Amino acid sequence: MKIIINHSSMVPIYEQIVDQIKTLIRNGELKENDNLPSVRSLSKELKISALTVKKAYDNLEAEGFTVTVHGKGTYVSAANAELLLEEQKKEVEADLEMAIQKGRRCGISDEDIRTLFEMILEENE
Amino acid sequence: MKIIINHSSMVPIYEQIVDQIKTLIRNGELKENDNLPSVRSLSKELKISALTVKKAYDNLEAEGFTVTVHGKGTYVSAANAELLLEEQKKEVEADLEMAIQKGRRCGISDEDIRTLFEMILEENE
Amino acid sequence: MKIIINHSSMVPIYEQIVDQIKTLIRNGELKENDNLPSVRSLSKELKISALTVKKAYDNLEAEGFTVTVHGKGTYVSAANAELLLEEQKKEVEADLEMAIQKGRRCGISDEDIRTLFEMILEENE
Amino acid sequence: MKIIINHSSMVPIYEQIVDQIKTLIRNGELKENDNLPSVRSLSKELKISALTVKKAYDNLEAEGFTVTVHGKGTYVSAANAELLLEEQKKEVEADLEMAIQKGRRCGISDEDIRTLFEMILEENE
DNA sequence: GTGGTCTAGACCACT
DNA sequence: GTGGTCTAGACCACG
Repeated sequence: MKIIINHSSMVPIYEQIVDQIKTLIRNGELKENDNLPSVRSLSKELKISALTVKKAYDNLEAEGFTVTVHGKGTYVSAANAELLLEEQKKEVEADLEMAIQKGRRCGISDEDIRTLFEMILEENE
Repeated sequence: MKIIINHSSMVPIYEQIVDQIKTLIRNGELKENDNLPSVRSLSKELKISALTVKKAYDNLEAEGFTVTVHGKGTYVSAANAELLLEEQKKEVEADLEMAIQKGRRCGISDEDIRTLFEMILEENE
Repeated sequence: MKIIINHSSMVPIYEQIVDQIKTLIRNGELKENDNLPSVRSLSKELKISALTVKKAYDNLEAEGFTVTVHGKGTYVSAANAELLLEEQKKEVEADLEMAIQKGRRCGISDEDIRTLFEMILEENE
Repeated sequence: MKIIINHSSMVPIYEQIVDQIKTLIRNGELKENDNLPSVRSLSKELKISALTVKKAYDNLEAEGFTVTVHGKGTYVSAANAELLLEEQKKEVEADLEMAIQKGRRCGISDEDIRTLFEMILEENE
């Protein structure tokens, strides 16, 4: 599991985990019925609290991407890559829309917003 | 004062107030030496706690946009529109950057992110 | 009445009035049975709220320096200059002591505090 | 944390906390990366509202002396003793200046003020 | 457990 | 009337 945690990011750790596991599922690196590392082992590997990993797993299960079997572990359930991509796109879309609306509310022109966007995209390429 | 509060937003109420007052100042709807509504009156109007309004006003004062006189009220100080625009641009920039990073974390290609962005920009034009 | 109000001072306006009237009494510029300007006229002269002047007069009366006769005005009562000076000295003493203790609490040496003091005394001479 | 609250002081409780924590940092009793007591525990210890402690911590963070990590706690950031000393000196300077101005406003001669000052300094030596 | 926000109401100081 | 401070307790998000 190549999961990378950015502690200084504003994004909560558990969300970083959720996002990356979703992506692993979507990419086929995690397939149906594969089992995820145990809460404890992943928490040790990432040097974070076990509760944080558990929260990530809980979220994945709530969204239907994994199934947890008591005493056995957590398994990938539906690996509907298409669906996942669409869902993630929608989230990003929502975030972008919020940023754009904020800019407009502040009276920044669409052209300026686009320029900002392109700047950021190229900068961190 | 046409301030709109979104109670279900993740953005704290006091920050929503700060953002909107900054915009009012930048747009010239609030000019230098204008006085803001009193903490109590605005809290009644928005049906929120007076402390929440006060926190917003404290933030505005800390950033230098207003001056508060004990027993008299809160007044707009420097209406440095240029500076404010730059500051707000930085905020939008940060929001866009977070959205882009999220997209990348989910494995969405830069090209797809750009397409999403353009879609949203044109859609709500 | 040569009373000077400093609106930007941290000292409340009513206290500035109280201090200066006490000094006028102590200096003999206001003698026993002299009457002070009416609340309204002084408030107009100083361009401040009548309530603020009233608060100052109330304080003076509470401390026994003036007597207010309903419908007639406010009169200087005891003009015990000696007593007044002592009292005022005590106030200043208390303020100085607080400043010194604060400095010591912060670990500033007495020598440094003395230097600060002399600096200020000479600067604004 | 030996913080002493004076409830009858004119200085707000949160400011008393800020001052004393600054001094602890400057004295090296609180070092970089040390963590401050939690908002709740300190509020219990001092028998004051948690909000009041939080306001103090917010101020410390705004001035750059601490860093707060959501869900983890509040940590001492830069222990720039030099800077802090200068800042505290300025505060004492302001307090002394206010006392001196008060004395002058009352018509006390500079010589008398100096005498008072020296008296206090020697008295409590 | 931690901090972050918000409430409803109190008391005080200043104008 | 204004702002300034404080309380006691609530709910949420994060670890």
